Amino acid sequence: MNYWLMKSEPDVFGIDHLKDMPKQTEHWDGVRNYQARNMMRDQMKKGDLVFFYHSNCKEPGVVGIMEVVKEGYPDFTSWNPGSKYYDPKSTEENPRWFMVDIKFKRKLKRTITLTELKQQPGLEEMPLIRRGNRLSIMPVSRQEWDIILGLE
DNA sequence: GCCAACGTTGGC
DNA sequence: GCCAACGTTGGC
Repeated sequence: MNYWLMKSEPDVFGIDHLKDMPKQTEHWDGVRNYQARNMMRDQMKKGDLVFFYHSNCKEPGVVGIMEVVKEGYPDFTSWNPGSKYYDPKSTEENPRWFMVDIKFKRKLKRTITLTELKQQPGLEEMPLIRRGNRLSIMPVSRQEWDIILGLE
């Protein structure tokens, strides 16, 4: 089993949105970055656990845990001209973008803030805390996962 | 709201 | 195939 971290802006789609979805499940659409796409398409497996990270907000940090419930499949918003994620270069015959389905598991008791993560030994290698890194989906090692959960 | 860092686009 | 210009991300 693998561990991951996915970023989302809480004003757009936060952990409470996910929690309130039918079956507490939603497709993770709108990712338009090739590195992140490749991870969803090729590497994320059913049962993998994922940290939900709130970005671009007052208190950026890890807020909860979710689970991959459906493995990579084409992001249909990419071929819907009415969607803000529309990409004319992506078609049903030759999809360019992929997504996974994720299910809410639980919220952390509190937000583990980016500030704390930066100060925590053992997390130095995470792309998350490197300045200027914009990757919205990233792998988390077992050790990193345990360190972060240990801060809860 | 600012702006640094980065990815993508497109002219040549 | 290079690289400048541009758009986006995301912390602060």
